[in-house]
Amino acid sequence: MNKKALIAMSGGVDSSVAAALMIQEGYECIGCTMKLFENKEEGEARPKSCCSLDDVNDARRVSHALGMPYYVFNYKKDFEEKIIRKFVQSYEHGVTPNPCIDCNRYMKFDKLYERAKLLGYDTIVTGHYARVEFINGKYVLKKSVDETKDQSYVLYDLTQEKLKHIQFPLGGLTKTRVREIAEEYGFLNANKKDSQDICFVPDGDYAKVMLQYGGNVLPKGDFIDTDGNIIGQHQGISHYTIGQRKGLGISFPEPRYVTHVDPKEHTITLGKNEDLFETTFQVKDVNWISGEVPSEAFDCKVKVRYRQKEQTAIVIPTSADTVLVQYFVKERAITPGQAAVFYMDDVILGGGVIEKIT
RNA sequence: AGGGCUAUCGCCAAGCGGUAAGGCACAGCACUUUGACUGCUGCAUUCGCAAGUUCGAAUCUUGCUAGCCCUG
Repeated sequence: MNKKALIAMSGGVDSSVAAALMIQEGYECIGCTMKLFENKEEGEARPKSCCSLDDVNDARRVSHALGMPYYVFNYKKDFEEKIIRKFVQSYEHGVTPNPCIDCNRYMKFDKLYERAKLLGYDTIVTGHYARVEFINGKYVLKKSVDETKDQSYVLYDLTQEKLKHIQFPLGGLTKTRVREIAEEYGFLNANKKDSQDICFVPDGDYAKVMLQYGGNVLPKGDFIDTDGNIIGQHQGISHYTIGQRKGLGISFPEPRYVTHVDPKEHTITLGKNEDLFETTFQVKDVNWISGEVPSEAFDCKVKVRYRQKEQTAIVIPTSADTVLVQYFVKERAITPGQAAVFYMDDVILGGGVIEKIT
């Protein structure tokens, strides 16, 4: 019987090549794009993001070039409820969200997978740079071969059940090779710029997005120093994240960074770079990819920010879905709301949401 | 009212007669889940104002002006 796969396409090179590779593998494929939010700038080039009208057109043309059907599924409502609302609320509560992780969890590997199943497609494919392997009766999620493009960090929430139906054809390739393949196929997006930025936040103006989606106007407040002295005024806590330096509009003999966000008092604490380093923090909503909660503490590498390098730490399970992490060497800017992901060499053990620093 | 001190980019601050360091902030680019970090680039023909000495002054002199401190 024919193997069938649904390809989640963004309109970029990666998912296009992923589709091509699946077809090469002999899968019967359909391409699809999830419409996740209203494109305010239809027709306009959004070179830095995906999901614009142009991107949909790119995805459609690549699909047709590969001879596979292509559909656009509308998930605006779900996306707004599950992703954007949480994004807005996080910032309102002084927490820095990572919507891409939620989008993977709730949209691509949940809603979209359900749709695929209904259509009779049991495998879902994306252009993520990560690897799935089946070892000793278990699915294992690994980093991509191209370390510089590895996206396993945003996939820590996958489960055995989900991994069973997922394929990441690009996990073993370098970005350079992917572009070469795109060239070989003559894809029109072979040289398209990588997407980046949060897709629903054009120009990085997320204050505007927050208002658009029903967020409250947050009051301005005080910048305070580490001793509690008022040293200036800020624009509202949603404009800041731990470790931030730029955009503070305040000058000191040395650079100042956001070291604390207080959503109750609406204060932002500014300190020196060295004030950003911590060793211990709590993690909630932890997912263990193996499906088994470790019975005792263990050493591994922990990554607390998308582009930060993972560092050795001891991970202490405190319940079925919480954990205490202690770094051996202090880590910079551990930020509530961001993901803490646990690695053993190139295997992703799991991860969770950073809750608070203790 | 007398005495002293200081005036250099939005902020801090080098400079001490030889033709304006640096940091912060800001802007742009690169990188990027993050108006994050980080990196790169840019950012005072001009030193409170006026005049003088000098081949040459932000640097010396004089006079204004402003601020600070002390004494009454």
